[in-house]
Amino acid sequence: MTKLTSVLDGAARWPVHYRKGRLIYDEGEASKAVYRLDKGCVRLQVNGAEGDRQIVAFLFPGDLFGLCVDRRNSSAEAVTDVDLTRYTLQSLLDLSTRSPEVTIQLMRGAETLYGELAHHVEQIAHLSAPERVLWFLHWLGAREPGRSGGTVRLPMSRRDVADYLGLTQETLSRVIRQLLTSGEVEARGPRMIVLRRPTVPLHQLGSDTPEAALSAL
Amino acid sequence: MTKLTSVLDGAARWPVHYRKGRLIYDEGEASKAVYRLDKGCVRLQVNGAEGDRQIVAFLFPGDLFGLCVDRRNSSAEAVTDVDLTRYTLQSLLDLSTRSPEVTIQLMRGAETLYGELAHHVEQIAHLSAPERVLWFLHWLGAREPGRSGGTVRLPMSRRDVADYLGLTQETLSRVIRQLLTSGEVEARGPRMIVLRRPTVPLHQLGSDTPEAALSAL
DNA sequence: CGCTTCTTTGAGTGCACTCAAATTGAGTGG
DNA sequence: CCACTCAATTTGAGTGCACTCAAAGAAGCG
Repeated sequence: MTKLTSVLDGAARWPVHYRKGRLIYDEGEASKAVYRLDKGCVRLQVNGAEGDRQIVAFLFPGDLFGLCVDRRNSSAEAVTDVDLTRYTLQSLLDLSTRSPEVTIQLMRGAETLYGELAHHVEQIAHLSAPERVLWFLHWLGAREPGRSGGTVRLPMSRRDVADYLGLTQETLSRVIRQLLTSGEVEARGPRMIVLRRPTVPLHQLGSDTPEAALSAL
Repeated sequence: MTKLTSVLDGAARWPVHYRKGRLIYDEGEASKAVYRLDKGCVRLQVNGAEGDRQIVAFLFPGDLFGLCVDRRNSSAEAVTDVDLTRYTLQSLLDLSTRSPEVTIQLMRGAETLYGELAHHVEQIAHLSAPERVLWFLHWLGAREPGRSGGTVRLPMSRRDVADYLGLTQETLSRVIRQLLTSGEVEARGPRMIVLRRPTVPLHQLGSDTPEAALSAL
């Protein structure tokens, strides 16, 4: 939160607010602004053909998004009520002529999203359903740690999680039940999950089986 | 292609060359340069845990890549012998203080890759194997049109295509055979394929329903 | 020409899917 | 506060697609 001041703050900006579920911008729109997420959770998504929706990113406080100069390549929607800082693209570009730091920050924002998405593709293409769910929970836990160790709060719906992991909601539901009954995770209400082991390094999730991960306790 | 990056040519740059199969940069390395592809084909990939490899992008002449300010979030390898122009990151950043155009071009480069990857995820998650292969062939045909209508040249191996589409090479091989016997595509040697109908505009493949897009072929 | 690498083909199986219905939860008004 | 409604989630049953394992065939390369 305190870190939310940046070199970008020399540009024209306003605080804006969106209610849960609202569209922040739509794919194909002209890009006129860049956003920083201050509070809440945002999803970036592409809406496919038959109403299939693929969520390509979940964003949390501190994240920069909407870094496009032409048209939006994805939609942004508020997962929860959100507070944003809206920077005009024009003023950011102007500001970039004053210091390379601005360009660096903009590139870093784009780079972070790209890196996450690249690994996201890798996970979807190569992991089984249970592995994907565990990977997601650990990623979320590392990203937004709960107060007590291993506790993960999920601000988004099951549908959102399924659309992020490339699973159907039915499969996701079954997998979560399986993880609960096998004791790999515990439930603290429908949107709070406790991981058996406090966050595991992400790279282990891809290589080890859930059993191997557990036996490493 | 010269117009796309002409504004960057005020930065320090050299022509460089890589042989087929060579590593241009590796995931995790410090980012010190940005590249423009002048000739040949490059793949961006992330290497998963158990030796799984996910190709996240195929690049063609005119494309800008390696736009990172910190560490490489993916590896880049030469699919064929390639000619590149290598820009030092530092000089590009310095140049960005002279004109917003530089920042715009850098952002546009990043934006293009992100947009393609976002749709790539969507395809992998929601299309069947035959649909993925047809989508890839049409994308490639639109990107690198052969001399005669509908002819697509594949500079990359079957293994590369499989790793791009999230399929095994066996499945890819079977699907291609199926498309050949059903007459949907024709072979002109192992690395040249003729599509039944001349290439469809890319936006139709992404935004329309698969039925609409595929039946339009 | 012999070697390695790439690609194709074969056989069989399991996982995640579709279709369908029950159940829970959230929001609204009496 | 409690029905009521509509959406979200869970559960059930059954099936097909893409996978793994295994081996033959084709193509590149010294």
